[in-house]
Amino acid sequence: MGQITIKDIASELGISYSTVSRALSNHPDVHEKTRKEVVEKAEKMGYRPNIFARNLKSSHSNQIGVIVPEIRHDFFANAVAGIEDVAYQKGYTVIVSQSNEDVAREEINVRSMFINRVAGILVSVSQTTSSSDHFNMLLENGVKMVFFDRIIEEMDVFKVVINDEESSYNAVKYLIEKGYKKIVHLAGPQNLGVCRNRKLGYEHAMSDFNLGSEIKVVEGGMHENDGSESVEQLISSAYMPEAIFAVNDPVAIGAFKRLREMNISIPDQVGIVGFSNNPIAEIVEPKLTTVEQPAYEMGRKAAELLIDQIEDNQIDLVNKTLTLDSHLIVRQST
Amino acid sequence: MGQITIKDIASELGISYSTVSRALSNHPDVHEKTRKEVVEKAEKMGYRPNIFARNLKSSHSNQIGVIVPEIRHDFFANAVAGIEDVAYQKGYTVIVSQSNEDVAREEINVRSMFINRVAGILVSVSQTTSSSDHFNMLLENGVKMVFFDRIIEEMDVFKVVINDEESSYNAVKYLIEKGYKKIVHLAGPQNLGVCRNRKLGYEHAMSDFNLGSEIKVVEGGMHENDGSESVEQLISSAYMPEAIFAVNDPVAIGAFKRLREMNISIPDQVGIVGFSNNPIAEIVEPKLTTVEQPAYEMGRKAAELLIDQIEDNQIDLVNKTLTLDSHLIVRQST
DNA sequence: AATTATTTTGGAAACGTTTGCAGAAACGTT
DNA sequence: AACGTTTCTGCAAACGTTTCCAAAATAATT
Repeated sequence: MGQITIKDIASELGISYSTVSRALSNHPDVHEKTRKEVVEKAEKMGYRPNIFARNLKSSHSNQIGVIVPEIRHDFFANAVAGIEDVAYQKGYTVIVSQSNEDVAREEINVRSMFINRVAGILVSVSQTTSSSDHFNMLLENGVKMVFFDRIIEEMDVFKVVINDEESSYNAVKYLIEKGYKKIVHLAGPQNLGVCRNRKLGYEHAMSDFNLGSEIKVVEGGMHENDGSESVEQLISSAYMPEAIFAVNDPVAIGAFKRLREMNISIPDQVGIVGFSNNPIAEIVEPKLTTVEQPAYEMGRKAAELLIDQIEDNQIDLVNKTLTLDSHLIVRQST
Repeated sequence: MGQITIKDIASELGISYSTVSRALSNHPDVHEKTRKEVVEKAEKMGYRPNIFARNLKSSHSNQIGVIVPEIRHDFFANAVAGIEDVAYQKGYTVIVSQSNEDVAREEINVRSMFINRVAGILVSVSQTTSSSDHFNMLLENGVKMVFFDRIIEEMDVFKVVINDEESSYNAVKYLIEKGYKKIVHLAGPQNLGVCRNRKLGYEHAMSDFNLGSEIKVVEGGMHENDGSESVEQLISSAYMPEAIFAVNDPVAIGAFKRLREMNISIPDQVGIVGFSNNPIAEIVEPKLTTVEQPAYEMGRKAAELLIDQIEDNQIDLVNKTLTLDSHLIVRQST
């Protein structure tokens, strides 16, 4: 016989299986003595509840889905770690999938989570996501949702973010106070909110410190080669910055490497600031000054918000948005 | 009314729900005409099968579990990508969890997958795994299993590996042919098979080329700081190697950085070879010579083997072990 | 001791599928 | 027209829980 069911325990003890069920789920109206007997017997018989039957009855699973652009990015890897820790501790299982920065893939993932009837999902959207139809479909079907870091601003769901604009502002302010004036910003795709905000922070800082005329933005992607290409482009247009503020660390590193290939010394000739504090920031020489993002903590908070929703706990959070602190880590590249 | 069931479709069409069920699962004995009608109506009504009921009936899920030490390691991230691609294409969902190189966590993960009744699991064991009890428990309960890369040799399950010994041998042979003689090996924990094998490859190559007397091994962990420390230790014992062959890329990079801090030039004074071809291998300057591991492909193959087992397909594979090719990528660090 | 209130238990239905078995319908064959 | 085949459909049971409702046992009150 394959598996031990609640009925086996019941007949073994000569009681009804409904009592066994109640005993095992700590229902209040079952005698303490019988409860003990049941629990003991269940233990002894190696009983393991059938999660499918339970799910079928309750019509939802205890799984939460996570959709991130690419798990190998250090930021997301850490966020997922935070999510998993909270989820496990609260009795949920996590299923992770990657969009690879591709909306089509993101839609497939959403769909797959839907048919697997996750209780809720945590999402950081892909670069190419413009429509939010697939997410709305989930919401309409009662699937709870929390966005973190890469959010869709228009959607009325809970969000966990850092203050990208403020962090950028502070990073640029630091550069200015250090004496840099010709500061260029290597921006990311402007359809991503985080990129827009980081650019805004840059622009505001420049304006506020009377460097509005020096504002210069090169828009590109978010990968290393994008950083290299942007620098390439700058130099070939005969523009030599004093400092570079990049939308993220990979782009900063791309710029970094291209400059080095040209024998431009960092930080003496050009200073560089990145964003995210990827491990690589400490590997390059000189080490990269960058903005630290509390990835693990964001994951934790997002998971907590999601589970609170799933369990119908009271959540009070103005604007449904939780903004975490982030700060600049000064190293040798500036 | 929450969700559309097979019965709704049936009553809508005035037929019995068993016919609907058969029509939707392409059972042969249902009239083509009715099948079409059912499928069409299901589509129109937005029917979505209840996976819990299905699982309950069939008593297994369509999920496969993956347990890796740390998903942020590039090797594992790529392997997981390969797994997901195959799984998705065959109609399975993947749930990933990390052991963080900790057996206790690994056991928890195994247990969690078990209670979630995955159809099978794919594992790369943690560094600290010595007992295989938790895996045996799964096997006894009919959960299929495939190991990849970090395997438990004694266990009689399918495995996907590269030939670590041969790859090491070739890497060391390359160093020797390049003229290096005093080649030291920074080895990993010897309870991991892959580490033992890489060390064996090193030793055999040294012996075969009459450098047996030059064999020198420093055993340490598999992280960057382990590489730094091993170099530290070597230098302070007044042993200056001509080349270093590291158990993996992080260790190689750790060594690399420590050497650079001491102003020892690479590759002129000391050559370095790593293992895995992590992206960082291309980021450091000079770029790192390393052994490429076909991570994505290993993931794919492992997933295929697992699904073949789950679906009871015939598998002929001598010794239950699939060994993939890997080769040396020569860059500037040697 | 009889009645009521309270605690504890059992019976049965329900969740949405799949599938063996039997019966109905359609089709040939004589 | 009656029969046997073959093709198709419906009924009912089963998967293992949870939970409502009623019944039984116990305790409290008169």
